[in-house]
Amino acid sequence: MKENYYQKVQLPAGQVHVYAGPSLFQALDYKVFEMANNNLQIPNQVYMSYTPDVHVGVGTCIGTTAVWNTHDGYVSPSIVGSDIGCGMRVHLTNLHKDELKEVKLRRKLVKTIEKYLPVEDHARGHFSDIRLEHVIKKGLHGLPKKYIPDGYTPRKATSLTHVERSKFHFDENALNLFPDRVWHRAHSQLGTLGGGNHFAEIQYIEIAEDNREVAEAWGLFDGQVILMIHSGSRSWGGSVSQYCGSLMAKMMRAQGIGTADPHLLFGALSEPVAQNYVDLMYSALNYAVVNRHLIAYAIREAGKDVFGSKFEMSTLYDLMHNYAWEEEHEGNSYFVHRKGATRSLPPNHPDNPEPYRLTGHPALIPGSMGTSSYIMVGSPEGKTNFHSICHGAGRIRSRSATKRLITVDEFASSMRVGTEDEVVVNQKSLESIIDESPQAYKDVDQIIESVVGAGLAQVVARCKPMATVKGAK
DNA sequence: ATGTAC
Repeated sequence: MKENYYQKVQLPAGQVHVYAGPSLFQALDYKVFEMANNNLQIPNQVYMSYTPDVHVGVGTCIGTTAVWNTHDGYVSPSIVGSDIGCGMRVHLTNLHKDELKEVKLRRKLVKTIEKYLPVEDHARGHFSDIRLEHVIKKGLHGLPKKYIPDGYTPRKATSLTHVERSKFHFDENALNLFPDRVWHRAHSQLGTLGGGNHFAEIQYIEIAEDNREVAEAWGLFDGQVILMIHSGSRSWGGSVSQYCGSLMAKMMRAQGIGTADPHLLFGALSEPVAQNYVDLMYSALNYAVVNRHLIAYAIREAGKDVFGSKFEMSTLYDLMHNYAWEEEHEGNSYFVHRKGATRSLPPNHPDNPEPYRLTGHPALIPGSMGTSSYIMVGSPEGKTNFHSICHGAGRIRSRSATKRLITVDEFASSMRVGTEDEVVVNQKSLESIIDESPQAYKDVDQIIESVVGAGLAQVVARCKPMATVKGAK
């Protein structure tokens, strides 16, 4: 059974481990293997794999897990990608889907969310009282107390404990690299959603019977309304990539190293330039988790406006799919890159945050617009892939090809526009976000089937979209 | 993904 969902592909520069069912594997573009062959030329690499949502990116495919030993490791800003710390967050509400049955009410909710959450291009966030320097250095711990509505007491501190990591330590001298305008822009963007595939979505839950016990331990119930957020480190992460990328390209030229792809940047962790990148990448991870936290904060305010003070929203989990960091696996220290890949730890794994030690933590996997998203949990067998699973559906069409090939009517019918099940979208014109239509993506159900079939993780709940908030240019 | 220049 298992071998149908896993292929070891031998390339001139090394092996790439591909987790995908037969039809997804067959459909892969040969370019993903060209890209793997370039990535495998980075020295000392010990493991590289693709999840079934893999597709071509800049320098590296989205859907890559790439691993080095820490002691002779390399870091690649191209593998991490430019949206450093991009990831997912889910909040549970105390609403049942029947309370949002009326399309009119979903429209009102979306309108109210837009009051608190800026979605226009270049819009400023509503958090100018927050010191950027504090959150850059201390992550969630750098926020004023009023933005941690769950409080700091151990039992209730879900905003700080139900996250992959609430704070990243790094050498703060690295921050001197940036001019004032980088700081100003990042400050004004705190608590904004961004564009592209980023979204905030109101969904409802269907629990998977096989994992009902886990679902209930996490506080899920059938028909529960939840909030799913997908966003990243905005321009701060972009600046880190750009500044550090150009320094690393310069170092590579000086050292005479590289591959066939000039976009593929990397350096030995022992180099000061690489260490500087790691420090600043961590600053962007701090920014990203705070940004998602503030987006949730804004939406909680909107929820209280629409449903009254009885409205409650607790943090299920926040985790990332674009980053690199140190991890221990079976007593050895590794430097693990995940680019469009999600960590999914099994029950009893010591790296689970305390509230999820016994069950494994929730792994949050978004679908494309109008389709299901998933809440997963890792399986012990996932260790063969360093506990990485997919990060979403994965693109099959470029933005330009989607605009050319897909009509607004096709998009609208995928969103069930005009029916009582309509997924209400904030953007008046679907045309402005057609490059995000489900027709641009692989079928997420098939991706999840591959991940489950390969034994990497299990489904805890399927999440059906009810209303989506998107940014657009 | 993002900001910016064309």
